[in-house]
Amino acid sequence: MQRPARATIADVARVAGVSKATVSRFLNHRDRLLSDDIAARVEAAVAQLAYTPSPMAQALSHGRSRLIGLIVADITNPYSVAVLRGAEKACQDAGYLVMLFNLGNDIDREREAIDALAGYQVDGFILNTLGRGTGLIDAEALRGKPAVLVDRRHAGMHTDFVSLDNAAAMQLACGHLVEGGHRELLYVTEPQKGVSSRRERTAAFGACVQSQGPRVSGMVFECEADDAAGLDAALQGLHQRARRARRRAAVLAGNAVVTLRVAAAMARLGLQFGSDLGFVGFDDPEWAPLIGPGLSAIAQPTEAIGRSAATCLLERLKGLEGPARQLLLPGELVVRGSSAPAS
Amino acid sequence: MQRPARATIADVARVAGVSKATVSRFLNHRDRLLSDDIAARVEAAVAQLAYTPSPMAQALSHGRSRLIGLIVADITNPYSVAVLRGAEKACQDAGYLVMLFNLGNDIDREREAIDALAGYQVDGFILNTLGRGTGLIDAEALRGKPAVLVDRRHAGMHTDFVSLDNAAAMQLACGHLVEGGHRELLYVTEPQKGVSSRRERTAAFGACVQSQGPRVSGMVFECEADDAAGLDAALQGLHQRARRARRRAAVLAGNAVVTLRVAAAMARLGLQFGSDLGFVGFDDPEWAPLIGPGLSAIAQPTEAIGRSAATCLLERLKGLEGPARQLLLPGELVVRGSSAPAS
DNA sequence: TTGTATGCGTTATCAT
DNA sequence: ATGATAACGCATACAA
Repeated sequence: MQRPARATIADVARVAGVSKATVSRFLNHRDRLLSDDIAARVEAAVAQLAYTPSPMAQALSHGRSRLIGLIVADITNPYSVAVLRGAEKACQDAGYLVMLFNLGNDIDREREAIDALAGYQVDGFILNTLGRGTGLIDAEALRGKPAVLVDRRHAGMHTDFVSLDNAAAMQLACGHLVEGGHRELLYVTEPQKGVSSRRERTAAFGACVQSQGPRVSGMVFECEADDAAGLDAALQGLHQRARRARRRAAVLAGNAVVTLRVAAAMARLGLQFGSDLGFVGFDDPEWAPLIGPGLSAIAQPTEAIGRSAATCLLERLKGLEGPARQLLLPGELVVRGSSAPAS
Repeated sequence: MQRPARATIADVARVAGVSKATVSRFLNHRDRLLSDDIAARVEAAVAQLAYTPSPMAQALSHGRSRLIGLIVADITNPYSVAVLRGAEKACQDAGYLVMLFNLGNDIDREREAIDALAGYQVDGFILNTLGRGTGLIDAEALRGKPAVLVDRRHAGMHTDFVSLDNAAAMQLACGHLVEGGHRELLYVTEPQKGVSSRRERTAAFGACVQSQGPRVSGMVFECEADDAAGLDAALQGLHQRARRARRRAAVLAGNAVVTLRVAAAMARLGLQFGSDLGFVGFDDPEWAPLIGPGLSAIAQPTEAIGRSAATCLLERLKGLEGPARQLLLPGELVVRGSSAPAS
């Protein structure tokens, strides 16, 4: 009744009439130390039994699991999924498997996630988490395994880091809006808390407005998830202020979640993107072209970010030493109706 | 320099002054077979060393890994992500960890995925794949491990199956549209190929139209990803036919991907949801309220589907025998502007 | 009730 | 160049 258990190295050895050690050598050091006839016999036996090494046993013995632990703050976030996709592909191509742990936005589970993954002897970590909360991830927790941070830096951790070039991207967005005649800018972001990417973008927004001199004015609104009224008021205020001053106004959204909230608020207020209020949002979700006249966006190279993160990690696994690296990838401005120049 | 490797059972045994077997017993059969003083000593040692068993070693020795393999056809699909979320939560609550394998829509990698996961001794599988292509998943491939299918059945596999109640959901949608005065119905689906859920929905659509008698007419359009022109023609035709016959027409979309394509086509044609063409789509993505007057939708209980799938599997892992079960969960109709009754 | 010995499937260190 | 053999960390028959 029981399916024949998968062949082990011992089975192969028996069939080939050699020792386990020889089989192991054939598998791992195929190049050196091998007589032709024996190699052929082992190869035949492997093929005949459809033998595949047990990664678990290899991990136990050799210490390496060929597993990469990927921790995501919130799998619901399409950004995270896109990054995951890129990372997974790169890992698979390199013969690694990705173990995913989703925090479900419960920041206090970071430590739990690390421990669970470390238990399975993952060779390294890709982290897209907040780096805050009870179980702060420190170098200790990683048990010496290499890690790479994505999108969000962690206080006091100097590991490799991959992310969008937030400053340049913000400049792209602001420059485009100002060129299009927008003079009142409102940047809407999720509460910054300690999240590095949010802080960087907000700071970059300030710098951009500053650099435009007095002709452009900018404000920042931190938008709590449950504060629809506050967002409505902010947008309404922006719109009326601009009308009184006979200036064009525009909204910048810090990510796709905020874009969604802004779009909902615009609908509630009966305002039109493009004509009433200009708009550019970070992230370029698939539905962006379908809202109103189409939402202009800063598209992140998410796939490349994921791939780069994985590559960084794989290099470290190959023994690359040296100081922590920073990879800042450029965003791309996608212009649609919401930021059309003066009508 | 090397971090002190994590404590092993041998370390605990030494500190507690007992044998490894005793420690193991304390951990696994805490209830029976234990003298109080020894139990206390072991407990203290475990705490002192912050000992955690190595899941890998446990898997190798005991045969169980407390790992669940989750294979997804396309992680980009929000439906899959939502299911994943529910399943992951249920698994984690039960002390299992989920290993994710994303096929990236490459159906020929099903077998590869199973093998990779099986290599890590996963205790069971949750499958959200097509069940077609080169490496068809059969009972053999699973190596006797239990599995549960989500959303899509596989030909010739009688395992537990969890999904939306497609027939009932389609009835809900059609009934609502007909009640609202729509008489010309067009169902747009991705090419059915062998995908069971697509076939079921298409069949259910036919049955619904049939049951309405001659007053309602229905058509099906299979929408290839690259055939924007074909979709445009279908929608245009539907609209004009209805106008000539002075009847209201409506579109049903088979899933969120199709909804996106239909929305893009509507924009290209300059048609308005609600006034020009009614609309109800399967799946209720977060952006549905923001397109035009809001898109009506059949919301799937995705989280519950994932949770149920995990629960089914966990029950099998606990030894539940018996024939394959089917869990059909009801969808919920969310009415928005796109299906508003006659204006 | 507790300790001893063995096996799980590999890799690596020794001999040969 | 190849073959024994000892780890790796744990669970479990079996012996005491």
